[in-house]
Amino acid sequence: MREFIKVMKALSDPSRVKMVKMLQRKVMCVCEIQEALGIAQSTASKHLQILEDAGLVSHRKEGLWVNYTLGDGSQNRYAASLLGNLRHWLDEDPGVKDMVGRLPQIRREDICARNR
Amino acid sequence: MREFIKVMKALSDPSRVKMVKMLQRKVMCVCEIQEALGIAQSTASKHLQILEDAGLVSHRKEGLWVNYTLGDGSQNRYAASLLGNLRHWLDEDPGVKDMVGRLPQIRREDICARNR
DNA sequence: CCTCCATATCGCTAAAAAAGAATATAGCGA
DNA sequence: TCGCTATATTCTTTTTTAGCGATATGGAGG
Repeated sequence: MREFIKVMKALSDPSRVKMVKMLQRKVMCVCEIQEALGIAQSTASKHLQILEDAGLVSHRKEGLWVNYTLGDGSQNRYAASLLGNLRHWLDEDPGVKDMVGRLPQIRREDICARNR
Repeated sequence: MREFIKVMKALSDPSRVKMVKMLQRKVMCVCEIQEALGIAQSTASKHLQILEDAGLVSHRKEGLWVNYTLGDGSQNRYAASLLGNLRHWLDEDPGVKDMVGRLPQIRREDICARNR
């Protein structure tokens, strides 16, 4: 039950759902994700932990950056199923569509080491 | 997005998930559901509203009783999908198994108009 | 109509979750 | 090793959620 609840809770927040949707398009670092959603860095980091704890995403350190990718579903059967559903779900959602449209312009080189 | 979030939130609480699991077995009134979970009547009622608002269950007045059944998924595509998954999911969960085992002994005639 | 009963709603309290600012950490380059 | 940078963690505040008792509602039976 706990594993199921973890996945449901993780997907109960619009920002986290959008994170999943953007990671379907490309691997992203924290600052890119933060920029795409317009939220504080600490907030983005915390959301990502919740998603990772549910098995929905995973991370890999690459130098200074931490790249997040979609989870492979091997740790949590419910996460695996929902990740499958979310491949098509919400593609027509205005908020998601809008964000996906802005993704190409969000590049880490343009974001980090600036406005801080 | 809102419809999706509604379903995820509704299924983010163990009591509500158990409600779905018990309604897979039989149609139940509020007092039976309350008894099966060991929660207050007002709490049960509120949880049922949240589930209904997400399209996961529906109710039908039958005299004094209000009978709750599983939703048919016609109002919310995400609810429909999750209801399908939950037909097999969590059947082996100890808490769910235990509760399902007690279901046959929970009958409205034995519960209501007593201990109040 | 009056009463009773099952359920819904209201009011309140406590616990959990979300947000951002500030600080800590870890890895890179010089 | 020193400083810089991307990210994690901590702290605090605000919002949301879960729970229960008490009251309101609506239908049934007398």
